Amino acid sequence: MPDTEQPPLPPKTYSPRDVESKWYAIWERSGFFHAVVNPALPPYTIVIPPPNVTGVLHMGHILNNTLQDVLIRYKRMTGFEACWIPGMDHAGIATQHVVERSLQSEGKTRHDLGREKFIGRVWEWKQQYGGGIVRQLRTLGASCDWEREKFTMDETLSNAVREVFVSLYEDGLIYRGKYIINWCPRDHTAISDDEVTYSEQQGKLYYIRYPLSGKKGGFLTVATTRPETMFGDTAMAVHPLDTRFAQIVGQTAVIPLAGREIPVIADESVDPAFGTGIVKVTPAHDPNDYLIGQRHSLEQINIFDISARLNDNVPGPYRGMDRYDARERILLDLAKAGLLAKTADHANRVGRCYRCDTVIEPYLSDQWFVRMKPLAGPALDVVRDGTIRFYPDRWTKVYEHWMTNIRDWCISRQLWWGHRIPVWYCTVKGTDRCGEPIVSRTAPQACPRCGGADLRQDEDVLDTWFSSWLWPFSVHDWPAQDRTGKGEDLRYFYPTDTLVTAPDIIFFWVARMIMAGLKFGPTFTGSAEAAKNVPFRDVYFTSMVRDARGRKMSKSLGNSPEPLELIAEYGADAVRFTMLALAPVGQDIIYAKEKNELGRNLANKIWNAGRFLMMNRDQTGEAPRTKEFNTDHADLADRWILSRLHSTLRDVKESISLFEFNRITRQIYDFLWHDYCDWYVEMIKSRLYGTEPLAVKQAVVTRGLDVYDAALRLLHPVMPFVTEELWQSIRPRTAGATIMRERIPEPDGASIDTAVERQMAYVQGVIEAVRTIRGEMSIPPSREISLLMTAGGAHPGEEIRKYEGYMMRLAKVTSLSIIEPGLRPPLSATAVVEGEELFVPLEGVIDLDLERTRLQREIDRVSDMVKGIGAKLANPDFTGKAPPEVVLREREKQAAFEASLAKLTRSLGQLSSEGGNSGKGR
RNA sequence: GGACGCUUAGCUCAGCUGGUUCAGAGCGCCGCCCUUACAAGGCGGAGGUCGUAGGUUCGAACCCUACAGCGUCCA
Repeated sequence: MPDTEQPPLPPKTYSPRDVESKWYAIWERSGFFHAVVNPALPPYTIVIPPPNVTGVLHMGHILNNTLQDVLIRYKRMTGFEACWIPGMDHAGIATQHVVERSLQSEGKTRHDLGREKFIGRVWEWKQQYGGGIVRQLRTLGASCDWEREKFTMDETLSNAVREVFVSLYEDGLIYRGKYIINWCPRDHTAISDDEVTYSEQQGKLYYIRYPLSGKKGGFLTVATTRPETMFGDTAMAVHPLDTRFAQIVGQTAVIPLAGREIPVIADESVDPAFGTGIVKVTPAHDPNDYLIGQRHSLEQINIFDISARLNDNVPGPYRGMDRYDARERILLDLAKAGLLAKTADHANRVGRCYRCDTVIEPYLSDQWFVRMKPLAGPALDVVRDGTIRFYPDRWTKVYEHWMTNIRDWCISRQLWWGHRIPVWYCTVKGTDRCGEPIVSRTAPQACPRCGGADLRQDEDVLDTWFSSWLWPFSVHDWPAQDRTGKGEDLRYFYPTDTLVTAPDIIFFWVARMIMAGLKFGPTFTGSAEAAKNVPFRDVYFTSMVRDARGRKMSKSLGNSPEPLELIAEYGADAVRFTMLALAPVGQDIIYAKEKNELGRNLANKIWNAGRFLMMNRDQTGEAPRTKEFNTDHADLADRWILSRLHSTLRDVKESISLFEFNRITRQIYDFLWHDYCDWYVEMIKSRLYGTEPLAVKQAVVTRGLDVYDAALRLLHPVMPFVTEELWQSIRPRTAGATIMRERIPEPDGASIDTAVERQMAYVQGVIEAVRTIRGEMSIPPSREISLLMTAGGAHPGEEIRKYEGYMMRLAKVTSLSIIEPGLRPPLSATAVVEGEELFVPLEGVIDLDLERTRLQREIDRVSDMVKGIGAKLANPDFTGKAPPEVVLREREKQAAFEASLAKLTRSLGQLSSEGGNSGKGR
């Protein structure tokens, strides 16, 4: 036995910090994350949901990116060319905000700088501070192909945006018009319907009297939540069938405080039950009123400026007031004039800007829109027919509902940071000349109609999502020929396979990517087939991460742990494992930082299992390796652990394919901790520490390492760092080898042996029964006990003799004898396992009363089972209608329970006749 | 108001197609142990009439209906 020059053992406690930074640097430097067009392997591609360039890593990112990395790493290790394309989003509003704030501290606004200089500042900011998040993803261990990192404002992606805009315009799918849109008075820009978040709010309903023209003392009372818009009223409306108001239709009323006359009209959209049944109509400031206005050709009077202050279309005293100040003032003035009839509490829904939380103002303005109906149809089909599958499936319904009620997409934003709309207007001295806009992929030199060179580009930029929806193919430089120069990347890596994203952007992003893929895919796939053009095949919608009290994690609540601190404290592996373990399919995650101990403890556990193997490897050396799993001198435990390994490989494979991430962790955890560490390692100690020949010990060590090595590979996608560290340590590896480029073994059905597992279950049952006796009798491990047991049909004496070493070692008994059935050593504790009786003589060791109580409890339990099954079997309906094999099984169970019960009862009787509380030795 | 989801041990969750000792795991709790990989550990134990009320079925944590509570989305 080589006993000299043993290398120092690793420390008892695993510390992730150095290990993690070391390996990530090596992986990245070695190009292990990079994927190339590889005709020998099928591709597996994921595009990252591009985080905002302003973003910092939060718990949602941890979840989302851990899931993606698990998929990518698993596929990379199971025969795919796995490519995970990272990148960032330019986040128009958010980024502009950040830079404007920093200007503010210099006392400047963006207008002081001018457009060009401002954009320069944004780029400077991006170079300096932007994208912290991609550095943080490295800390998490994300195996992104950084060579392919993209930014939505990159030149190539901007080209894609222009190409798509122009091409949609040419197809008549983009138009410009004056419509009511959602206006953010703070950001001074339109936002799309989906960017408004609604919340219930306790407000007031104001009843206001509008004097009827020409009739002294006559009033019409309307109920409104927004009195400040009254100066924009151009009608009052009632329901056409509302008999209460039939006579007033066609009359005229006067807007209080303004004196302007407006007609009373009838429109079906009025709810007679709301308020008084009469409503005011403000076409320029309410989406419904806008539609009423369209139907009745009403004038649209805009009374707000871009900050939602009242403009010159209102009476003098109110001009320049903020909308809420104006409301107070108007109410006051109305009350003074006796025109405020009453005020009632009223809950209403308020829309807010999802970026800055300012209350949205419905606002009439010129904007660009995408016609969605023609794009939505095909995109709906591919989800309905299963070309694209959603996990969990219920999101399909949400998607269908939205897609069938889709509205046009407002894509223009009154910002400077973003892709400027590729539209020019031919002007003379700043006023329109030719009328028709010039829509062009490149900046035009002259007007194609009149030749005029005085062209002005549209001031607006495009919605950030207008670049995000192209992401799955714009990352490959489309419409150019990608980094290969031949379009090979696009053909090989597109469509992507899986999209992992949060469900709150199903409309913003997921739906629109599907539309864009179907619309523009044919230009590079060369196929009209939907399956070839969809941007992805499976969409996994992640859970939402909540705090321990079930609240959404948010910056303002301050209830979100800082991910980098978590990683520093527990290690990225632990954070990843824990996050995965907590991620049930589509359910919310209740997150508390202490839960990371689950992952940390597992890392430490396998670390120590590794130490154990290395110690023994250094003692005995390994046997020559001829196959993946050594089978020399294999016994029950060996066949069992191989069976369990392959079951686990099979289960994990299935769980991955179904995106059941929390099952993956449970399966691997149970295998490693319970099967491998608790049982297998303890069992092989008998041989390693015994008198077996060296060859046997070497085979045992080698097999132990073989199984462990495979388990490390299986765990690697979840815990990449500690598995790499251990994999490199347990055996010599060639230079440049990495676990992340190794293969996870295919599950081998032939190795899964149910007979072996049953036999092992019996051995475990015996061991556990003895341990229970010891535990419940409080017999310390130092106290020697012996075991006597019967042997019979299912488990004959020779079988027990074969495994008695395991039983003795793991149950800590010093002698094991097989006895004749019916014999019973006096003063013993008893248990029955699979029909065999176990006796642990307790004379001088234990409290017999305690054993009687214990036995009685067991008898009660078993006799409850007997009664339960007895009732079942006595029921002719059951025996008549249940499948015969079920009935048979119940009968067998019954017989077994009855036998156990008889043995236990007899033991109890004998124990009682053996007298009082003799043996208690304390 | 509509749609969807959830409700199982003190806490966080498994429990797939109704029947195998189906009522489980981790944490927490209690007891015994620093046994030569691991106290971030080992062994054992206590703890739940599976939200409520009905129904289907020989049989329900599982299927159906209603209700309650919580949550998300939509109007």
